[in-house]
Amino acid sequence: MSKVNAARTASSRTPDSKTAALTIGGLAQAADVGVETVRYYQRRRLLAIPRTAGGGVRRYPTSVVDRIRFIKRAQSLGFTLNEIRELLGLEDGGDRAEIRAIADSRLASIRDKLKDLHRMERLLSQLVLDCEHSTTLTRCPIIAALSRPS
Amino acid sequence: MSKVNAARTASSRTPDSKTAALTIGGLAQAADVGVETVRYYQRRRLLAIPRTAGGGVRRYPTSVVDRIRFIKRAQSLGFTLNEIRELLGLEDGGDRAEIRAIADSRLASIRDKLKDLHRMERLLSQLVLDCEHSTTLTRCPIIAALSRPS
DNA sequence: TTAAGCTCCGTACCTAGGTACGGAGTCAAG
DNA sequence: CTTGACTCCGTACCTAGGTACGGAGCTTAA
Repeated sequence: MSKVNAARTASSRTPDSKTAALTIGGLAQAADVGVETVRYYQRRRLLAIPRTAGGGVRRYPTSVVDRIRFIKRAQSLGFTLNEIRELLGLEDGGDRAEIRAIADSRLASIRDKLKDLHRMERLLSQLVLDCEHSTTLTRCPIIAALSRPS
Repeated sequence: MSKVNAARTASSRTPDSKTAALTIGGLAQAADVGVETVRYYQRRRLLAIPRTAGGGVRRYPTSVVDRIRFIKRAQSLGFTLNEIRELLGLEDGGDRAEIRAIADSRLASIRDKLKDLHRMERLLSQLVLDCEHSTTLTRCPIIAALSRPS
């Protein structure tokens, strides 16, 4: 229930720390994802797994919150987690050409998918129109179209 | 190797039969899908599993080839296997309204996806342009955009 | 100090649409 | 009658992006 507590606890534990260290629960809450998602990103190597400092519980700097938000924004633009891992690797390297190459390739696949969907939309909307204006004496044009060879 | 033989064998076994019965291999080859795909469609209840006629090997009427082609054409219009199973159930029932409802809902989700992709395309292509025309003195605009809150 | 609530970690499960594998049975030709 | 190809069936595996579970250990407030 109290992930809030976990987060508060973590920062109150080192109130003087510049980068207040979060537990995984606090991190997840701050970044608005589930704990399991954080672990998943760790497995996918988008996030590092910090070493434990003596105790058995790992602590995360607040900068990781921004990193997760970066991931989420990139996802909303359609980047895959693999692409995002690459982007994160280049983030501060400043290799514009490579960053642009990833974005270009993403753009290309978005445009491919747009073409596909436009074609489907055109075909299917026509079939629905045909069906609406057809008599019940003939076969349903949608079924007929799907039954016709190629 | 010789799925061709399997198909030939199956039809030569009953050369006088109206609906030459195919083995699963012959069926798969005629419909241009893998044997495993046929079994998968059976598990998903898009295809019936015929009862064995005495022996241990099941035989399929050639009409199943058309049914698989129907499935493939519907898939190419973006229908899911669940939707296709519904369409197949309605295929000869002639319930136009229900068929149209499935096609309409499919059309709606295509249009939703088109909107998403258009938005992504617009944003991402602008970012790539910005990146191309930016100086190396500033941060890469693509990374900057992903790093900016919301 | 004890109970609640986390964390850690591995593993299984989910959707969608298949692909791959392996042992046992069957079938047709030589 | 044997050999080779195929079928049958269950099960595991794959991509993508997570979600869910469960036992054991840690942490913290009362």
